[in-house]
Amino acid sequence: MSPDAEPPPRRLSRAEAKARTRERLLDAAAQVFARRGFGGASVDEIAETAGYSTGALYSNFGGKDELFLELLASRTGLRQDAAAAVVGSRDKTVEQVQAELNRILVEAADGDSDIALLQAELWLYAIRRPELLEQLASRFRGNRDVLSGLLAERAQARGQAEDLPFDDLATVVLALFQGLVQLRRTDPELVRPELYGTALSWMFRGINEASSRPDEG
Amino acid sequence: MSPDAEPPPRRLSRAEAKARTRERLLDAAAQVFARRGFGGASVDEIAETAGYSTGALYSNFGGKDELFLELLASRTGLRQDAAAAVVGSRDKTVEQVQAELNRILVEAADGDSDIALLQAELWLYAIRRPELLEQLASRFRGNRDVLSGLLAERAQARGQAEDLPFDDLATVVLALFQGLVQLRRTDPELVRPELYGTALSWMFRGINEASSRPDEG
DNA sequence: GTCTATAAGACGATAGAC
DNA sequence: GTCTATCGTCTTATAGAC
Repeated sequence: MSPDAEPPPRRLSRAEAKARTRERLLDAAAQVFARRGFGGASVDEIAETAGYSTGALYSNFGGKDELFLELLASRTGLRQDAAAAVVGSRDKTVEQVQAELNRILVEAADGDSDIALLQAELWLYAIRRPELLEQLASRFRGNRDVLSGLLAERAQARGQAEDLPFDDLATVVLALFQGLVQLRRTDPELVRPELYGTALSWMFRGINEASSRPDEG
Repeated sequence: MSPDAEPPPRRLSRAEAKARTRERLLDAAAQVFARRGFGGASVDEIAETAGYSTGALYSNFGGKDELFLELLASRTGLRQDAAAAVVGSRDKTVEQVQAELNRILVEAADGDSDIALLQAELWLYAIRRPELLEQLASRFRGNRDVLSGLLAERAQARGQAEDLPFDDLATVVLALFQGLVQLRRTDPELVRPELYGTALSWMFRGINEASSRPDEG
């Protein structure tokens, strides 16, 4: 072994340490923003929650706004892998897909991660800043497109009508999710755990009927 | 005319003047809270928007929280009269009802009153205060019950199945409204003006099919 | 890179004049 | 009842030690 052959460092490199700090600060920020709201959260509490001081926070982020911006960029997306696993899988029965969708909704509403609150905060934040609105809109359109594609694939694989308005369907699937999560977060009694899957099955049955027998009912 | 017979006062009585001030302050508060968010709004700006000073505001309300509480109490309800006019009227065709629902959704999303933002703020505010959560939940349940009753009446009047899960249907109708408003507020292109009525017609067709032919599809 | 200490300002709320 | 003036607190952001 030559003297200058270095073993892989056991301690984190400077870049790794900084990246870890950033990650911890972002996690803490998500927590505190969800708990207090954007206006009610203080950078002090965020830094303290992450285990750092405000100075460390300001050396990693431009400030409160930039911190929230990073969250907006990293936590408003559809988990494409998860969506594909749930909706895109061809060998899942309708009942299986329904059950998984219900589980996801209940987790989002009941889970203690308060993801629903953070999403609402991010939405309000972006809506009020014209320069961010298009970014959020683009992200939502992306979510819709991914889901729309998955629905089209699934319909094709199952030999169903291929000329359905998949974009509209995907939009409704996403909107209903958001609405039901907020209602269930307010009062679990309002939204039975099975309601999301049930409502979607009504809708898909209805649209299939509408496309095959447009003049009935 | 006896000397002490007073004509009806042309100027407002003290009670009336105070009530008018309260109303103006509440309207201004709704505006500013919607524009800035609860945390971002200052009582100074609210008072100034209403045309008063902060002293006047504090003589009419306990403070910022109490002001928001009054909004929560007065602006989270379903307009029952409007709901009855739209859904409850027996002589409206399905197409007419759809068109009116679409109009309401587009107004809520596109209107410059920013009612959607205020609703989101009120929801977040109540969710974070355990003592208010039950109040909001009760209000939502009331909305659902009213709508559920109207749907049941309408189904009966039209000779449709009377054993449908009207509570579930009403919940979905409300949730979908909320979700679509937020999506359309983000990007009007995501939600066509006709989508709400269309999606509901899919769903009602589907549930009628499901209740009359449970084992098909 | 992170910490401590602090500057500069905004905020909610109150007191007293009118 | 409303206004003006002000108090004390909490906030974001920065500067300099380590």
